Amino acid sequence: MVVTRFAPSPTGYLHIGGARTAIFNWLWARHKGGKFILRIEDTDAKRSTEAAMTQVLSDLQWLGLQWDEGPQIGGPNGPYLQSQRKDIYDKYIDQLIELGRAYYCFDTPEDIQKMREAAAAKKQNFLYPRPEKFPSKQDAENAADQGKPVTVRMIMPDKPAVVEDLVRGTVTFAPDQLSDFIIKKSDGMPTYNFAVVIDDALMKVTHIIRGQEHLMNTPYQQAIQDALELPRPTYAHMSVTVSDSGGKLSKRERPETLRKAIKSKQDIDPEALAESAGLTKQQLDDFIAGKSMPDMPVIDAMAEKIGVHLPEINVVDFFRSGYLPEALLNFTAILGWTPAHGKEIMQAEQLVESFDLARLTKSNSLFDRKKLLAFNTEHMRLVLPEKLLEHMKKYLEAIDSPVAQADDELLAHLLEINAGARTLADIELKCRFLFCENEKIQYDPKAVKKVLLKKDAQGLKMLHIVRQKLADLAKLEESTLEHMLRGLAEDYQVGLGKVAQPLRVAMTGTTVSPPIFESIKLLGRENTLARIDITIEKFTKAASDEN
RNA sequence: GGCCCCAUCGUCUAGUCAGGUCCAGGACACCGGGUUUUCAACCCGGCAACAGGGGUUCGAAUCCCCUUGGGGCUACCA
Repeated sequence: MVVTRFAPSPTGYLHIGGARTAIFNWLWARHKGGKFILRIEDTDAKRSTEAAMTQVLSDLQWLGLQWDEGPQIGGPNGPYLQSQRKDIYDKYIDQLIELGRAYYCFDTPEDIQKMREAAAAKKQNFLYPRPEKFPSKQDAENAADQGKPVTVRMIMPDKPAVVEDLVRGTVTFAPDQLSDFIIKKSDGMPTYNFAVVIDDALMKVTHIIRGQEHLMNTPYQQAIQDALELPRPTYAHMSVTVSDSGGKLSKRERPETLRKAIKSKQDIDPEALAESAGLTKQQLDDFIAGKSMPDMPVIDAMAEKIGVHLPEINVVDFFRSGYLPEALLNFTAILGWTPAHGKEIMQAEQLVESFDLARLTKSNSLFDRKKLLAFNTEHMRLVLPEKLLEHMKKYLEAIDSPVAQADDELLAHLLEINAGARTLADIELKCRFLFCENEKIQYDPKAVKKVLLKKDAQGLKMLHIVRQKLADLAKLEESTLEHMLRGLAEDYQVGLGKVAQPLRVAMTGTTVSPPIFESIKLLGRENTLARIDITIEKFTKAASDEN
């Protein structure tokens, strides 16, 4: 049976690169009818947090990547948090020492640093000087008593290491490139390279699909497998997803974009900005100077305050920008993989069905958010209405939108009349006007000028006429509204736009809304008339000034 | 610096392993046009690539070498 795993370290949000790794592993397991395991690599106590782990789990679930074994659901090979598996690792480390394949070391980080620098000065690769005679267990205990750091190093065999990789082919590493490496840290925890090997073996993982950045780790991991006579899984090192700003996608991109935006905008009140994000002025200054890095919610708050769009990096970022998980799943899966049939738009079942590890791309790829948008537009159409409603409700709640007041029936209707929208955010934005108090409409100056005031305030005049007709209309139905407005346009020998746009601005403050007849009906006669009156009153004087 | 990986339109890619069917196909973006009550969607059309140089071969995007470019790794992080 095929067994794959995704093994994130819970040091932050799940970002799109990690998600891609998870997706490929999940796809392969599902394609083969195998098992997908989730394991949390939290051996770095300094950086791992429980909150981050919870976030990662919910991000995976949002994407629809359900695991068969792992946190929350357990399984026969647990525990699934590495921090809870220390005894297991210790057993194997002791075994390696007994076998003479690993040995104790007592160097301080400073000692190592010096050796490294010396090697660099001689332009040599750093190889840890393996001692002639290995320290005994007694030596290790004595050293510990004296307060020396005790670590354990794995011996690297003195022969070329060969990695057979599904994506890269056969890759060979010369022995003088491979140094004895630490498998047990002085805090007693295993290093990543050690823990993965043990866990993958114990959890019977058959296929390791991970980023190319792990290719160099493989010879080390294979050395442990060989020494312990563990089976070698099949490796597939995928290409890396890079950012359009160059280099691999990084969490730093968001704060950096924000920093640049703050610097480039003149009209920002630093005091107000700091306050809106709950920072002191000093903290804000430090951030701008690049000296400190606030938490993500703080970054988000500031971005919203000054109105800049930060590039989405984390899975939650995409959620909060109104993307569908189906679209993100599809698009991410297609980054570095193309199905044999060549069709790009696929839903989960089709992805699973056509996924093939042998068709992974070798070269790195750039995450193109524009193409994601196109995929999202497509999936907005593809997703079942009930599913879309579910996504919308979740989204509205997450961004704390006034549109969340709508009941299911209304919301479903709003979704329907906005077919063709690119994101949930687009729909939310377009429908906000329905949930706004009449007096609190924000008028976009450009819209007002263009639609109402220009050409001798024709728009405003039309509004008077429309108001009268609307008030006289017996019943607000789409058909009667359409008849009325089209008739009006005909009477005055103008296009429908000349009638509809002023109305739209009066109702929404902008030139954008759902289809106009629907919009009027939804807003209702009373509110529509009220907004027309407010608009007329507000801009009549402006119109006379203008002309 | 050392080691490793990669190289087709602006971007993601098909084609490369089994050389001819490829003056290179698709998608996104972009540009032009159409439809239209706004935005979006939709329809039609267009632009656009085998990084460079050597080989091998009757024939190379495909095989080999070099150059250049990009990326990754070089931790008591994962």
